[in-house]
Amino acid sequence: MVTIYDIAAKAGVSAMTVSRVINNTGKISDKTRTKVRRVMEELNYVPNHMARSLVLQQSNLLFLLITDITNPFYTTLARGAEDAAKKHGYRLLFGNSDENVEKEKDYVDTILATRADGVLVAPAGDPSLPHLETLRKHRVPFVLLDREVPGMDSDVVLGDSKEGARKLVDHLSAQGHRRIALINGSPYISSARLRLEGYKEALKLNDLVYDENYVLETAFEPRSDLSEIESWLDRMKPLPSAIVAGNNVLAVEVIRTLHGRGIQVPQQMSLVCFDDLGPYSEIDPFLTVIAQQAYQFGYLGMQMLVERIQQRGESGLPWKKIVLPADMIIRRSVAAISAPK
Amino acid sequence: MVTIYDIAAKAGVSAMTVSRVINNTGKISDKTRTKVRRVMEELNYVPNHMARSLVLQQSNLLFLLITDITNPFYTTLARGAEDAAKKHGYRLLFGNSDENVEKEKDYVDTILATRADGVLVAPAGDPSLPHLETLRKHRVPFVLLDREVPGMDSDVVLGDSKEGARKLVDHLSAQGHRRIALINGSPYISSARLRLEGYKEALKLNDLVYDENYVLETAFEPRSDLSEIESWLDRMKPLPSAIVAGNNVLAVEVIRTLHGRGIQVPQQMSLVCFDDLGPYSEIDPFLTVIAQQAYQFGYLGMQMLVERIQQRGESGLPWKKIVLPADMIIRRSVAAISAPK
DNA sequence: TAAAATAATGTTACCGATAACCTTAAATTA
DNA sequence: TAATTTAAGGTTATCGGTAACATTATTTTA
Repeated sequence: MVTIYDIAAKAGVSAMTVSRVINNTGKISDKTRTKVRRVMEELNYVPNHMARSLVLQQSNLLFLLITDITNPFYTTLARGAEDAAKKHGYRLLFGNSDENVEKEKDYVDTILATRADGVLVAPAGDPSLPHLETLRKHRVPFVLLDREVPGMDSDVVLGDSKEGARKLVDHLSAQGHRRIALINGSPYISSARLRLEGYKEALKLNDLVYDENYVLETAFEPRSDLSEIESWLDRMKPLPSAIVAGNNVLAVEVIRTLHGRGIQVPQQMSLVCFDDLGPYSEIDPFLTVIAQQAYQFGYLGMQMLVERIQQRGESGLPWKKIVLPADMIIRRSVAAISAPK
Repeated sequence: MVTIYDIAAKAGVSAMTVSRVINNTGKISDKTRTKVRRVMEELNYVPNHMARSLVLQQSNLLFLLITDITNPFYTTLARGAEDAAKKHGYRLLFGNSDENVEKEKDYVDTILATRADGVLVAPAGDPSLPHLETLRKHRVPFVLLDREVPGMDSDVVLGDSKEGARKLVDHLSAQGHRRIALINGSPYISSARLRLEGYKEALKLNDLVYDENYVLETAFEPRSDLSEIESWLDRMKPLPSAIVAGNNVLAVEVIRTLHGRGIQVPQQMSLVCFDDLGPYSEIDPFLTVIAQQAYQFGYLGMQMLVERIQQRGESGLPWKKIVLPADMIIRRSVAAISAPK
């Protein structure tokens, strides 16, 4: 590998002069600058970030930790984070925790060892607390995305989950639905908790009764085994006329399960959910959803992170919380019920 | 930040002894080992990868460069690459070039500066050649995914694009279609070229005539402006009865455009494409596709990369080419045509 | 019992860059 | 013209690790 010493020797100057040319610091004569530049080109010099980071004590590297790389919500979020990072001159690396607290821990270790300047984290859930405490202890700035973790104050970008759930239930109720079920993520995930709360509140406001058999709390990520959903469907007697899914993945799996039983959406079962399906909802604008502004989660989160990093030391800055609105897109997955049963 | 020197001082040993404990090298008495370990825990020591990489001249970091992070083909591929990297003890970072040769160049620079041990690249296209030459010149091992680049020999994982195109056309022909159009990626992308070739060959074998007005060569990635597709549709007189799309993104955009004109798939227009739509094709198993084994692209590519890295020096190893089969999944986006016109 | 081997640890130099300080010659200023 | 500045560049130490080569005790072997 070519180093600044090779350049220095060939150009007949000191390594420091080469460093000055590279970073445009100090005073350098045009003649020297040109000569050094020429030699750099000639030898295909590429600076060594690691050596640089070691002295500077900062890596110019940021990390984005998401929980499901195959979910369009997170990939769109990633695009937003990427764009914002690039705008501020940072490099961005991605990690994928798979909703798995263990994998998340591995990534946190990697992040610390890499001496990343900051992290954007969509935490796996409340059990992520120790990882966040580790980051805090090592003074790595971070911003939480999509989910809060009780016991840890920080900057955070959230969606308005409670309001979103209310809107979905209100919409179903307005279409005449009286038996509305909820399939949701784990209660150890803040957004799932809020969605459950919103669901309950909206039921009450619409004079519908809450029945815990109508609620399934499971995992937000894709599963190979649908039996949990199957037995939930078996448990509900009578079957609901509509289902609210806590995210897009759950909605898809509900559809798979229903299709397996020959139940059509929306003819025999209405379905709504959180998060859109990415560009593919364009093929067939079918699912009625709360379309969270995924790109903004990433973009705004990254902006907050960069601010934090650049104000390091001035610790006074209070934590910021951004709550993005829950906008409903009405499509065709809800049938109107004429005669209330 | 806590360093091995802090540990060494507190444990009353030398830094080298701490290093030995961390890496499990050399001979260390149990007593010393235990003491050092305890101090490390106490001080929350985290090793500094950068310092380590600097001496060792290897970073244990691999890179995956994809062209469209919102495309399920690539995110699934990423999962495969991630799993294989983890299996071999490497850390993996992702980059997203957006089918953009400029961005790709930026990433290549970052990769070199980061001193990554190797790279998995889905190149933007033939114009990526100089970037690959740069990697080669700096002796960074790489494996190409999904696309070859003329003029650059290397390990590569491809799909059988020609065969896939043939299968799609054969299927359409068998359903009675005589006017089959093709919307494809740029001719500067090897897979697009092969898909065009397969399309032409299959036309000939099925006694169909090739009409260049029926072929649109555009970009594989999502676009905001559909006018190019619009004017292509205008240009085709009469309209084809079926369209082959070079990838999933193009298929989606064709559907959007057709819907804008009130043309239904498959009633008024049949449509098939390369690459599945991820989990969301489960909602509505609609599109007939060549479902490439995305996960395998990433997994096998990563295996080849790791082999290359570990055999560094033994340059004799010939380049390997893996061609994954093109399996067709027949669904409902093709209508049978009874009376040939 | 002296010589050789081994276990356990320490010293020094270096990876590639940069900050902080130092030197020299030319240009300003008084 | 002598005293200061300034421009242009060099020297040295350091970031946090590790390889390679000492250095000691302590065993083992002849």
